[in-house]
Amino acid sequence: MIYIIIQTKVKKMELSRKVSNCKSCIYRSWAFKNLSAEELKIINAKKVEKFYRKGENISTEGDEILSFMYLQNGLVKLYKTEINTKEHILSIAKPQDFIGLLSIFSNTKHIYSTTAIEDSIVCFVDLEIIKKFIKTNGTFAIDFFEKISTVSDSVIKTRIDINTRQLRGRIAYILLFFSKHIYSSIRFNLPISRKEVAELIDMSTENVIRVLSEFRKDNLIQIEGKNIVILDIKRLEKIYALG
Amino acid sequence: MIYIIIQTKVKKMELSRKVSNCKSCIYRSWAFKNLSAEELKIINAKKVEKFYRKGENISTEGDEILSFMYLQNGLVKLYKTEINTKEHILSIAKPQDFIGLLSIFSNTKHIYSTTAIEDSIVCFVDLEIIKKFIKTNGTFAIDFFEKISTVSDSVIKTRIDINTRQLRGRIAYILLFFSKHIYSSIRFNLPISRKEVAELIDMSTENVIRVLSEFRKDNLIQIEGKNIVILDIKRLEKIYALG
DNA sequence: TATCATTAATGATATATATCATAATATATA
DNA sequence: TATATATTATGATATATATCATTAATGATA
Repeated sequence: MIYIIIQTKVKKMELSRKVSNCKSCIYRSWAFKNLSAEELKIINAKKVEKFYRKGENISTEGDEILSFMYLQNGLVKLYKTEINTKEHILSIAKPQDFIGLLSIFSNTKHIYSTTAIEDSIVCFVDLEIIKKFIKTNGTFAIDFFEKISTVSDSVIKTRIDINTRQLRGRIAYILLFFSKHIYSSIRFNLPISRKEVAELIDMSTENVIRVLSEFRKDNLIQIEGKNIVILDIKRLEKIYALG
Repeated sequence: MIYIIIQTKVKKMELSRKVSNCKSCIYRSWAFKNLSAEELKIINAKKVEKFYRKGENISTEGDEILSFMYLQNGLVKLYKTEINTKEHILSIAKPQDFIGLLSIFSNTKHIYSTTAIEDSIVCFVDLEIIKKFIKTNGTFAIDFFEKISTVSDSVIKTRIDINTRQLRGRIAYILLFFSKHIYSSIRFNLPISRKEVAELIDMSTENVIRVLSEFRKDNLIQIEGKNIVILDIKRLEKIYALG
């Protein structure tokens, strides 16, 4: 029992160590490409990298906003807890994505929470440093602004795409989303539970399961627990397009 | 017949002339407060102000993005035309609001359309000039970024607020929105049709009318065509809070 | 391994909401 | 002013979706 816990910690530290020199990562990354070697050094010195096991909370609504969070590896969900303890997932960040929404630049506290849905490595860059570079490095400012301004808008587009469709269209969306956008494969392991799928596309858990079964019976997909294979992507795309 | 058209044009020009010197407006406005007198002069020289009559289209999906649009006066809706010619309204801009979403900084073409829902005056500032000032004026850059980054995020928050509620909660939302946020009065003239309300809060036109009638019968509001008076704001807020 | 808790799976039922139909107003247009 | 068109209004009906109930399967924990 204790042995397992220790082993987990060791694994955590090993992973953390493995990525601790992130020069290559940040340097290549689109968001920081206009920083000088000197500026990158400052960010490197102050940045913190953390490993999160699947299911671990990264940030919580109400927390002070101190960092720009950047996903090195894994998958992270951004969600809001409703009054009735229900959760509403806004988006799923994939590697190389900035985690969160733009309002980290105008708010002082997080209004959404983030949790790892797969083992993840998150890079925390001091927000004040980024603001400082926005002020002092014009080329970085404009490029960073252009890159970062897509984040919130793509969440809006997705919300509309989902809410203008009904159940079958929404399930088609989520299958295509993981297949094309996240895993680039027609065969993948759904990283979230049916309940979380429901929270992501605004429907009841039972109906998520029901429509998935329907798609299976209809030979659109193959399901074995979390493992999903898309059998007829053309027809799935048609279902999505029709709503 | 012809007479009326000419009269309209005259009124348009008069209004346009009246506001042509916008030094006071832009100068006081929160978005441009960190620009120097010199920089403001450049913006003033290049900016274009246009008057739009209620119902007139301002920009359309697919149009090239050339300007940062800023609402001087009136009300403007931001919407998307769905495949089935249905329209989906994202937000309503009020005076002093930036019209549009942040992706104007990353996209080359508009993905949403804008139309005046009340007689409006829109100020078009060349986007390249703003980008130039972001590059060259650090204080402006950071402040502008902080201010502007709220726009898209507040649309997201509103979308969630609406979609997690059912019909009565949504109608309560829209009544409180116009009363508190737009007109600061419990008595106001609804600037949009019931159909547009439906497009804004994701429900059918018939049900918008039905729930409004229900609220009237329940002595929550008073309706005479577009004219609405909120009689019991406390109870309306409770309906909104409960969903 | 046994026990418990969570997740997945379906069927039956209830409910919310959309759609259809029709009429009365109001608004725009000739 | 008359006529057409769009908006508002309400009832009846259909439909989509959620909720409730139950069981099976899976995973976690002792």
